[in-house]
Amino acid sequence: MNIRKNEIRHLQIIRMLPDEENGMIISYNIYDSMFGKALIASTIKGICFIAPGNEKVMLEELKQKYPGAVLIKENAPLHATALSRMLGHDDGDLLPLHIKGTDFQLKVWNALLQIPTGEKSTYKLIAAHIGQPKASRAVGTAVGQNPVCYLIPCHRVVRTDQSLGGYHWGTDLKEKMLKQESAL
DNA sequence: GCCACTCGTGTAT
DNA sequence: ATACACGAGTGGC
Repeated sequence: MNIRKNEIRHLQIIRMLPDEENGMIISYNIYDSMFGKALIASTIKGICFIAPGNEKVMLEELKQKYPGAVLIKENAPLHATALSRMLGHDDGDLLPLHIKGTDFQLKVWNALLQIPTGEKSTYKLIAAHIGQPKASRAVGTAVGQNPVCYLIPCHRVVRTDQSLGGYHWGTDLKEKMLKQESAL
C-alpha cells in the first residue's frame, strides 16, 4: 500500500454558497471501491458527495442533500481522481470537495481532515478542537452528516471510552475501515 | 445500565 | 421569531 500519512492534506473543502445549488449540474456514477459499490458525485468545482451502498438509496440521499441541483448520470474526471485517492494512490494533486453545510458542520468536517490515516479521534476532542468543548453531542450529529464518505474520514471518530460509536453507513463498515487502516 | 446535561439542526408554530 | 424534539456523546451514579 502506498497511502501516505499526509494524503489528507491534499483535500480542500470549498463551501457551496446558499444560492449556488439551484440549477447546478451534478454528475454522478457508480464505481467499485475497496468497500464495494460507491456513488461518487461532483459539481464543476469539486466532489460534492460520496456514499457506499445500494445505488437507489444513495441516489435518494444525494437528491435530499442537494434538492435544487440537476442530477446527471455520467462520468467525470474528478470521479476518477477521488476513486484513485480512496484506493490509496496519492498523486499529489489537490482534490477539491465542493460541499454544502452550516458553519458548524464545515468546522467539524475540516477538523476531520486533520486526523491522519491509521489514527483515531473522539467526538469530544473534535468539539474541543473547534472551540466548543461542550458540544460533543452536536459534533456527533454533524459528523453523521458528512457528505463525502471515507475521504472526509468520519470513520476515524470514536467515543471517548474508545467504543465504536455510530456510523451512518453501518458500524460494520466503520470497523472494517479502521481495521484496514490500522494495518497499513 | 440509567439518567441528566449538552447544543446544533430541522420542523412546526 | 420562538418552541420543541431529536441525535454517530459524555460524565456521574
